[in-house]
Amino acid sequence: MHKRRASEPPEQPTASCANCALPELCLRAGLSPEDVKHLDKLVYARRSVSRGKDLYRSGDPFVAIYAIRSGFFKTDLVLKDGRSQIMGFHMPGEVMGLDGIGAGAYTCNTVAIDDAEVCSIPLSRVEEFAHDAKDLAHRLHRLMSAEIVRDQRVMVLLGGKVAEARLAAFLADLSRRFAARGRVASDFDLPMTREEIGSFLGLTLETVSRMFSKLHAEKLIEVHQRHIRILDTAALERLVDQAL
Amino acid sequence: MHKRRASEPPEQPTASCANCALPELCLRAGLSPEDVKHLDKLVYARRSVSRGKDLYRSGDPFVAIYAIRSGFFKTDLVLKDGRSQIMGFHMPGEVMGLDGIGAGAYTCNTVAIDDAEVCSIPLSRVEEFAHDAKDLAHRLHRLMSAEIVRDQRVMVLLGGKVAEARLAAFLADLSRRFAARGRVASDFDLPMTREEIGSFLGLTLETVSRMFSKLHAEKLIEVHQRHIRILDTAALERLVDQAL
DNA sequence: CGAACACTTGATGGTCCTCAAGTCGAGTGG
DNA sequence: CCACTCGACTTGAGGACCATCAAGTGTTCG
Repeated sequence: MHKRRASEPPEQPTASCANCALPELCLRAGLSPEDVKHLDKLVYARRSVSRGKDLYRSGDPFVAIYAIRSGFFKTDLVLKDGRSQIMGFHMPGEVMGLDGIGAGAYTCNTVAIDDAEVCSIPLSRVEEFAHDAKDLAHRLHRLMSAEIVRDQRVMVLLGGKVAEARLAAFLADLSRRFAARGRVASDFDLPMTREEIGSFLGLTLETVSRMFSKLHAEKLIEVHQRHIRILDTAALERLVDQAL
Repeated sequence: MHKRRASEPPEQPTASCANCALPELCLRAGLSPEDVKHLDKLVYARRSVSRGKDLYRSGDPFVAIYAIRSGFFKTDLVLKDGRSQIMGFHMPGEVMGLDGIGAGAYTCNTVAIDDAEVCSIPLSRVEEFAHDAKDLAHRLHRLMSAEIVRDQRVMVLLGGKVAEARLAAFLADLSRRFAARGRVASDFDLPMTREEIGSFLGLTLETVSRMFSKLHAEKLIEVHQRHIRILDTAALERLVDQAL
């Protein structure tokens, strides 16, 4: 197993939403300092999940939604023939588990692909508090809506015709999400394997590898194993738009 | 243009959630008769949308969510090269527009593919009332969560390898949704064209047609233009599971 | 009855999957 | 420190599947 460089020693979590490092993401965004204090009362537990362990599995009873503080997750579904289909990758600041509200049980397996830490937020308490803090209710709605929109973007990506464009779209999406979290958008390490990317994009790992090489040959990106450097963002975007 | 047989003359809508023909769907499900009365106050307008007209377009400011009373809709996105990618099909009892909450604007075009009628429900009023009617708030959350799960199912479908399995999954999904609405699950008219199915499944209309013929040859279904009769549900499901 | 549209079916070629044989990099034990 | 191992990754050859192009049928409606 590839051991990623250990992330910086798990900084003692500040155990409060008020001075969280991810201000404009998560449930907290746009709340008044007052409401953020309320929010603090809702965050019951921080939980560490080490690489390869799962946060919850499909079918587990729904208990809470989770905000990622650090690390990466993948969500996947095991098909009846045993193969696993990856539904998405998730990074710090993103919220997972919203799919579990409807049926009262989670619908995906959620696995850390890097040592990770999450805040667990019991939804029942959120709904209770949302009674008083109207903004919190509204924020929750926006969050869920955003998840729907994100899934739809993935659908477009998967509908995309050629493999090269799918991978380009995948990289562009990752880059955008890194940027939104204040990280460099054009130079990063992929937290997932070629096989996982392939499962997500509906391609084989060989094709993913070939498309990385192709993008490299076309001087759109540099690739060294999992390290990616985007050389020509504009051309990448064009590729996405065009052949999508 | 194919003119579908006119649906039964638009029964005078009862203009009330209390005696709606779609009891267990929509926002109403699981609410007390008390709360249903509240809900009535929220439904501002019923609106007819005739075949080919759109309910809203991508980018329109978000004003309301819509519950379908009758007819079918498709949601699509126009890609930069002008082609349109279909995101989903929607039938009576389903709610559309939840994607618009996050950004304050709709993210898809929503077009009637059959003469249709919808209830328009301004979200701001729902949130207001949800204050008092806790069940309503919870119902809204479940609804949004269900939408996320539905989108995920579509993602799996699109990730499916072979064309035949994708079409089988599409038919099985339609069948299930018809059944959930009290309609026969194994004998129905498709409200959409081959081209629309193709756009949704990431296939060409020719391939869709060929796969219909193949399923027919294998005696899993009967096909006459848009009329579909499912002959062997079990085999269809097996096809979905297996080659997905 | 002719036009327009939806659909079907056939031939051909390109893309991507499969199978197979390597290379590379990190961790391990001698 | 080096050889070894194991997983991740790369690259090649061949073939299946689906897109494309093209022709023709069926149905609806003016």
